[in-house]
Amino acid sequence: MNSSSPENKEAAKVQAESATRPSNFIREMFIEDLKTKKYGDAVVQTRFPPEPNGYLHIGHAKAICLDFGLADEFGGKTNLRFDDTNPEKEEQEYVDSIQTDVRWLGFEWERLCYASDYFDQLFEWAVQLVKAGKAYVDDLTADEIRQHRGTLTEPGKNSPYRERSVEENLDLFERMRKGEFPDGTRVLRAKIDMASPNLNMRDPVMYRILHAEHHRTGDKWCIYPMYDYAHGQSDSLEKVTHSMCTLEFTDHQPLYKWYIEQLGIFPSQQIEFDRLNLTYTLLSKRKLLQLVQEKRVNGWDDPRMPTICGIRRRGFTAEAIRNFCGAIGASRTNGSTDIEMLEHFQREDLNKRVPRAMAVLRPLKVVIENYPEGQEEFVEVANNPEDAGAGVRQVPFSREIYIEQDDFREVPPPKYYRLSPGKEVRLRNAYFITAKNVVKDAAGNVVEVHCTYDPASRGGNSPDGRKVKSTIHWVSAKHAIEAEIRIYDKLFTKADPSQLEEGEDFMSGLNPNSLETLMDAKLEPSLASAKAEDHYQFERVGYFCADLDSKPGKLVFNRTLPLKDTWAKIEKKAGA
RNA sequence: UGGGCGGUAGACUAAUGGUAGGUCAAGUGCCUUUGGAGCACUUCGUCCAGGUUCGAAUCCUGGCCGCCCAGCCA
Repeated sequence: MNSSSPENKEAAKVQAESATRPSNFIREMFIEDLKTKKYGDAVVQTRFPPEPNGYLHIGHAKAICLDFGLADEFGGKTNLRFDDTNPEKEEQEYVDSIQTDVRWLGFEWERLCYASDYFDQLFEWAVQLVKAGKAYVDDLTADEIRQHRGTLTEPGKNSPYRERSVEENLDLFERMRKGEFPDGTRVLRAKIDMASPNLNMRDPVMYRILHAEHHRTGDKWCIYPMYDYAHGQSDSLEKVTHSMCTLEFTDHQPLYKWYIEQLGIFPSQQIEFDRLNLTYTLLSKRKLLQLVQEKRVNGWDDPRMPTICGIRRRGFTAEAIRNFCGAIGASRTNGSTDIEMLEHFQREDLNKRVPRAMAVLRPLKVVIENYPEGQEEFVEVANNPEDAGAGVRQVPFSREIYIEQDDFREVPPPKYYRLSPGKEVRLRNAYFITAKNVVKDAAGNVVEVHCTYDPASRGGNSPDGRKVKSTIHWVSAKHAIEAEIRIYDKLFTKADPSQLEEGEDFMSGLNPNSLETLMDAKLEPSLASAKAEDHYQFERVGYFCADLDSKPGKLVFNRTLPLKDTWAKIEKKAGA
């Protein structure tokens, strides 16, 4: 057999990947369960179970990669299931956005499910538990139930309604369903143990009365199951073998099991892993909603938001997010991942895929005195030096160009290699130029730099072998197109925005400079055809993405991330 | 304070009683027509105290520290 056959190459690649990919305790569990045939010959089945009460964020991406990724790895299937048991908070807008985001991340579900699909079955099972003496209708108010629940250190007390007859419970529960009682007047409770040290086992509420319109079942129901009563059974109905959720549900696992055991149904198992925390980022749906409602950001898809739609608009890619999620793994420790880790995977992805272009964000005019007036020419530029297949393009050059204000210093600091009076630099892919003198405005600001060029250095090399210390980017003034550039920075100034001083609001941690809009940018003409969501690297500056607002003739680019900036480090060190 | 779950370099994560390894960050050098990218190298770690063992990050005991739970939210 030919060892370099495509099949073998592929196999070797898979092997290499699995050898380098760190394992995690969940993957180990899958391997073990498959080996011991815990579920017989049944295939691995997982689910991603969002509540449609908000937009998905990068934390959900981790769960999605685990749910879909692991199932995929073991030849299994994943359902997308909306956990829609609370009609007061859930909306169709969210179910739509969630589907868009999951698909954008690159995953396709086996079945689209809703907990509300199971409302009839869930009700039937509740009746079954009532008949078995395992559930009862309680007339206590919410407040009284809380008081009876006890505390962390003291056991609870039984409700006076706990010992109602099966007949009375059945009658009352049926009348709850029919809508005979107002909201909050009665609940159905599981009869477990009011003295349990696990508060979730102190006769948890199964159903509450809610005369609310449900986004899918309309007004069919006025009683709705609680999360605990719905989730495990939904898993069970879908034959979910591995039900991953975050750590805060660990205490719910006994209850998850209790319902399944009482009902004698398919024994799905819950596995908890740590939620993602990212530095300088808030991943609380409630707080994200607040940012949107109080208009501290421009909607859920504001490029500063950690939502999937936000970071997509910012210019992040699904590939990078998946790589990031793979790299951070999953465990049971709560920590906080450096945002640099995410940024690293994003730069890595964009660097190899994305075309380069020249754009001057803060322009400074340069006049090349010895370049003939009225002359124009095109220079050839590689679209992506990392990818020879990306081809080349022609970029216009002329006597007057723009360079970045940062790329000229009248008095250069130590180790500054760019343009300054008397110094020679390379204009990328064009010519060597030497700064001769400057033109200043009344306030003394340099508004123009006059240079000479070396005609023999066309393309960027001098035949005499002369070296220059740096290469700067440029845009021909005559051919430049204009664009709005939105420079995004971290939304919060604090590494942990949820860590607050006494009486402090998380809003106080907002970065006042998280968005800077530049209206004066000069771009090379090839960028005129950029369409929304097109990615570029503006050479020496950063990765940019045409915004959803961008239109031909009125271009808008978002800065996804700046390039790593060694000079900024040198400067910072010198200043410090 | 009752219960649950955890503690491996600055961050994340492996090592499943047998060489503490990887990624990010940080630093140094090389290279460079992006001060980008790449390459090489370096710094830095098993919460503490006992115990079991030829051998402990791993098992046991006791501490310490962190997170979660008292919604008719999920």
